[in-house]
Amino acid sequence: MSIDADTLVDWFGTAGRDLPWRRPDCTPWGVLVSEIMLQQTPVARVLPIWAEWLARWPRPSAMAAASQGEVLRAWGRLGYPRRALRLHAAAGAIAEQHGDQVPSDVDTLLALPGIGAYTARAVAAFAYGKRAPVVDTNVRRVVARAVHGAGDAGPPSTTRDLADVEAILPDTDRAAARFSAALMELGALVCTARSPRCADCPLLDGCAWHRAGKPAYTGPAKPVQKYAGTDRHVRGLLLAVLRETEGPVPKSRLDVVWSQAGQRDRCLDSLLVDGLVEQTADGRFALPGEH
DNA sequence: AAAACGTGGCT
DNA sequence: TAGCCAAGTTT
Repeated sequence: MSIDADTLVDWFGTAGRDLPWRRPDCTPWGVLVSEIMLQQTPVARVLPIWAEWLARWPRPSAMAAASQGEVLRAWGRLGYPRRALRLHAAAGAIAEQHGDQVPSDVDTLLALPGIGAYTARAVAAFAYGKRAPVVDTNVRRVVARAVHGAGDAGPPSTTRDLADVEAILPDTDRAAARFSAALMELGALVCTARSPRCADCPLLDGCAWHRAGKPAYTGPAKPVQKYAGTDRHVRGLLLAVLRETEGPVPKSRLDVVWSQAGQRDRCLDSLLVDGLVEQTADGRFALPGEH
């Protein structure tokens, strides 16, 4: 059982969102920036930051010329700030090793920091119109339902997931790229995780899950991510202080964000190790490259 | 392979 | 309200 590509792509043409990184005039660099920002982050929160970034840093070399701290500050509250650091590093590599042009080859993209199996293929497909299996959480869910008749995707397995999607990808570059964008969009708008809108689904007739009576997902439960009180929480609080402050701050400014000294110090240390924070010669703390 | 890694909106 | 969820990558 497969997916009717024409039906899906037709639906995408009418129901797909007009996102700026999908417009014909968007550069490969714009696509790459969007893909990094969209990792684990909703479109609505990415939209304004993406626009700021592309206006401020229209090419990789422009971003590479900024300091890490500037980039982290511009990242704001998008979350997972190591993405910003890695994108900055990728921009430097692209500027210096690839003539300021985002690579179009999957393996070359994979060699860049912060670019994994999904992002490399997303850039190849969406920025360069290449045929490559683009597998994100939306695609995994749609394929699990429409093709396999399961309520949801099981635990990810890059090799198997790529093969699954490769098998249903249209033959030509152009058609495959369009198909991938449409598949993702269907997962984002219709075949959603919580309450799928099957009544609006263009694939309903051929959907294995629908045909099977929409059985509930039976696989292993996804591990719940705690946040309150975790190191991630504390690191976020620490970084927020540095983001909102002009220059270096004394440790006392950081100490007030969390009462447990042990956890607080451990988190500050991990931020230093990760390169998200730097210590000045006089012992104060700052975003990297900003003193 | 499992766990760490931010943040905020929605149900 | 507490938990679920959002275009993943790295170690």
